[in-house]
Amino acid sequence: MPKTLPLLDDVSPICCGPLGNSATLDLDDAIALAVRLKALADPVRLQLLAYLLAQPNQEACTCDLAPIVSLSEPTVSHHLKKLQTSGILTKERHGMSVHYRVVPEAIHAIARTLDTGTWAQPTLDQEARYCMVGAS
Amino acid sequence: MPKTLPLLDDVSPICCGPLGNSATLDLDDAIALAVRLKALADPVRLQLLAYLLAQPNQEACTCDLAPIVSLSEPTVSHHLKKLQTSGILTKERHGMSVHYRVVPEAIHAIARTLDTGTWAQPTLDQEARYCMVGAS
DNA sequence: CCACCTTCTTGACACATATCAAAGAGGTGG
DNA sequence: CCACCTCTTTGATATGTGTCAAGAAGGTGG
Repeated sequence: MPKTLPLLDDVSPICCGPLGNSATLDLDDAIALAVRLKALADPVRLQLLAYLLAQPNQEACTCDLAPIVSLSEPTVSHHLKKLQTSGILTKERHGMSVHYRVVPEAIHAIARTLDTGTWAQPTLDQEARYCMVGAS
Repeated sequence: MPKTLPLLDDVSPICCGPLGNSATLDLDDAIALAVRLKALADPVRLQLLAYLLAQPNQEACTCDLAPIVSLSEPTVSHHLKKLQTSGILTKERHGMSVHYRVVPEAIHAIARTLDTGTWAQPTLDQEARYCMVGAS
C-alpha cells in the first residue's frame, strides 16, 4: 500500500471553475476500501469464493480448494489468508484440517458501499472485524 | 501496456443462477470480474472517483483531478485510463481539455454482481459497453 | 515417541503496477 | 507558422504480488 497519498489541503480548481463542495474521500477510508476490493480483485480468489459459496455451509478446507483452481497448496493458502485478513472468510480448525467459511455480510457491505456511493468507512469496530490489515 | 486484459470475444455469457447454483466460476468470467475490481481497488482511483461523483455532471478534467490527489498529471492520466478501459469512466475531448465522466451503471453492475453472487459475466454487448479493453 | 497427514511459512523468482521526468501529441489563439 | 496549454506516452525505477519448492508447524493415531 503506497504511503504517498495526498492530503487534501490546498485544492485549487483551475480550468473548470469552482468545483462542487468537497465530498472528497478521506485517505484512510480510501485505503481501507481499496484493501477489501484488492482482496476480491483476483481471478483465483473469485473462483475460490464462488466454490465456497456453492457449498452447503459455505465452507471448505484447503485440501479441497487446491484442486479447484489447479494450484499448489501453499499458493492457495496464501490466497485464503488474504481473503481472511480482509474479513471475507473466517478460519477454523477442525482436527487436522482447516475450514474456511464465507462471511456474506462482508461481501454485502462492500457491494452496498459501492452502490450507494457512500464510500466512507464503517465505524471502527466494524472495521476491526472486516479489515484486519497487518494483523492475524 | 500490459496484455493481461481479457479479450471480449472470449467471454462466455454464462449467467449462473443465484448464489450457489454452480460450484465453479468460469476462468474467463473470473478474469473479467477481477479486471473491473482491480480498477476500483486503488486508493487514488477511489478518491478520483469520489471526487467525480461529487461533481454536478459527475465529470472533471485531468488538470482538476491531479491536485485532488497531489500526484503528477502523467500518473493521474494513468489512473484515469485504467478506470476508462474498465468502463467505469468515459472520456471526451472539449477543446484543449479532456472530460472524464462516471458511468454509474458500471459501478452498479459490479455491486450487483457481488451482492447476488451471480459472478458470471453480463452478456457480450453489455460487456462491450462496460469493458472496452483494447479499444479507445 | 514416531510416522503420518494437513496446513502454513520462508525464500526465490517472475511479472505487474505506481510513480515521476522528459518528450510527444492534440488543440487554441495570436 | 509559432508560442502555449492540456493531456498522454515513453523510459526508468521501486515496490507489490502470484507462484512454487522446500521445510517447518500443528494435530492424529499407533
